[in-house]
Amino acid sequence: MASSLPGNIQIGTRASRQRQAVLEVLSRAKGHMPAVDIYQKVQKKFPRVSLGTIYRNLKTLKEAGLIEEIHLDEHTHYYEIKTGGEHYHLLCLGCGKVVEFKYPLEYILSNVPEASGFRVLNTDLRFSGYCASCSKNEDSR
Amino acid sequence: MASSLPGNIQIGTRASRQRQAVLEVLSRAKGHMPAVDIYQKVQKKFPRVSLGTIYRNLKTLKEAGLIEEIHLDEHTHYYEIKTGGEHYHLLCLGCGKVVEFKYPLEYILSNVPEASGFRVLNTDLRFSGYCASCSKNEDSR
DNA sequence: CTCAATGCAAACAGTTTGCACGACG
DNA sequence: CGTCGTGCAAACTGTTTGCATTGAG
Repeated sequence: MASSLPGNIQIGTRASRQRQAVLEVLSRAKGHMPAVDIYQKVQKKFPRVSLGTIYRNLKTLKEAGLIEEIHLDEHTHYYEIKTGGEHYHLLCLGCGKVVEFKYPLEYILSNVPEASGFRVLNTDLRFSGYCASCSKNEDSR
Repeated sequence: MASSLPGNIQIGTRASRQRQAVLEVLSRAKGHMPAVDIYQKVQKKFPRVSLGTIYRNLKTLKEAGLIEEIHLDEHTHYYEIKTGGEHYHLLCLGCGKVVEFKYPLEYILSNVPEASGFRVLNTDLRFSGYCASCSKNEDSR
């Protein structure tokens, strides 16, 4: 498929029901989801849908800039609806809970000399560790 | 950390040559490397070494806290020697160049209300975009 | 001598892709 | 109708694992 320029996406023109379903699942979830979860949700509506289709649509939607792909752990890709404001993730290694938070990183960027001249398009910040309750349990050993 | 640098590793009880080789390759590289690259380097010294061994050692070394696993792109795991000070990555989407930089993130952390009570062990910050020279080429479209 | 670590190959999970058919515009 | 998108299955990639063997301590 010839790569289309940003803005020249045909999401509006030929929107299959499956593609809409993927987008709907993601927007309902209002958080990150792995492809398999999306697959299972979409399957409820379209039992014959295939994982391949899910991946293809995720790719399309990602290229269209509608969704975002993040990697919280190293096995899986997670996807989420691209909201206006960027947010980052706080990941608990104990219970796997993921908390989202916002923070303006422009300041940091301007204080990183190595980044001068760099046109930054994407920012990824993640803290991982143990949440309050998991910390307690960890303490007891 | 109490562990010493390559040449005298103290992880479990046994330090195999292959394990030392992995560590040595990584410390020589003084940067991140994918497992396959490490594999190929180690292979020069131990032609019969297997990828499985590399992965097993990377896992062991990671658990021992000697090396770190980072994900710059979504396909591969990259590994690097854990230095004293944490650093982050500036990734050029054009030429693939990776620049490392340091920045104290404690301040940010203390300003993220969601993180209160959280015991943060690891921090990951990445900026991606186009470096100065790649930006120029991009401009011409 | 013992047991951790190895080599090898087969198994895995997540993701991608080729093909013929179906459906969107 | 012409394509784009789909379902299906098979291929691929990076990583893990079972098993018999080796070798460090």
